[in-house]
Amino acid sequence: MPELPEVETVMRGLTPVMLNNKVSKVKLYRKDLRVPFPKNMEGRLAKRSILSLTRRAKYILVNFEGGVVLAIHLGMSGKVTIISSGERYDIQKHDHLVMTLEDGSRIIYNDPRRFGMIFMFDESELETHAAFKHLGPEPLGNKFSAPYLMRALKNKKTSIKQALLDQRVVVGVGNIYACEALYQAKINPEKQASTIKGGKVEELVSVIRDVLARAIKAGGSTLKDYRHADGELGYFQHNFTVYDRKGLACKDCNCNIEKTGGIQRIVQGGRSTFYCPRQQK
DNA sequence: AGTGTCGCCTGAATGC
DNA sequence: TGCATTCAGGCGACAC
Repeated sequence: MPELPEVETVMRGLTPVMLNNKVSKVKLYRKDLRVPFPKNMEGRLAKRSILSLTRRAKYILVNFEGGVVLAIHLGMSGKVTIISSGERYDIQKHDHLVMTLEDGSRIIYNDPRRFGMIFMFDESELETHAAFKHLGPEPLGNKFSAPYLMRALKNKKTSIKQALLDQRVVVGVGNIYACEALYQAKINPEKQASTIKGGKVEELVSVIRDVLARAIKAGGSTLKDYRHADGELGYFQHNFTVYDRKGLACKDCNCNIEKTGGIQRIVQGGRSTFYCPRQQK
């Protein structure tokens, strides 16, 4: 399930292949994902150099000449595979789009659950487009600071866990990294968001940055291995401290898990939350 | 306006 | 064994 670090890793993996290249062909295997594919993608992208790849929240942005931007969201199960020029590739189940570049390399978008999105917009709409206008600050950027987060949480009646998943508060933090950050900051996920104050907010900002930056680093270090293996980008081994570890011991406890039950799983807003009640009060 | 719930979708895991 | 059910979750739509 791609969150910000995985999306960043896929974007970085695509960059050397796409940069300064051009699209020569786009083949679709269905008409839509969550939203319809852009009309006449091939015609609109062809003959335009790819100037850069960037990321906003969990969207990969491919920036073409002339302000044309292609946005790719991986949803829950989206995967991107790079096939080098001349390399054999047999189309797989759930491959929905194949983009061929002028140098003959191909980019495959595969997404079993089809929660992903691919759409186009003009660079002038980066702030105003429906997909972006409600987005909060980038967690690794300067706008995401303790004073900012304090203000954002001030009147929030909801839990801190659900507040962190709210893209208006901060983007890119999904279920896994919200759990991990709250564990690292020793904050109980059920605490009402507005009650987190002062030093705790500073700590939260710092651990969110730290958790994401470390995951990006882990992703970057695996990139070339994935390229060598099969061209698939962006999924790498994580070592989570609480996520999906119900009943196991947490790293900072030496409690008897027979008695304490170890890491707990609760449901908040229909999502699983994993936490240690002894570390996170 | 802020908050909570639902539906989208498929495959893996679980239940009977 | 095989069929049915449950669960996972990012995000938009919708209700209150």
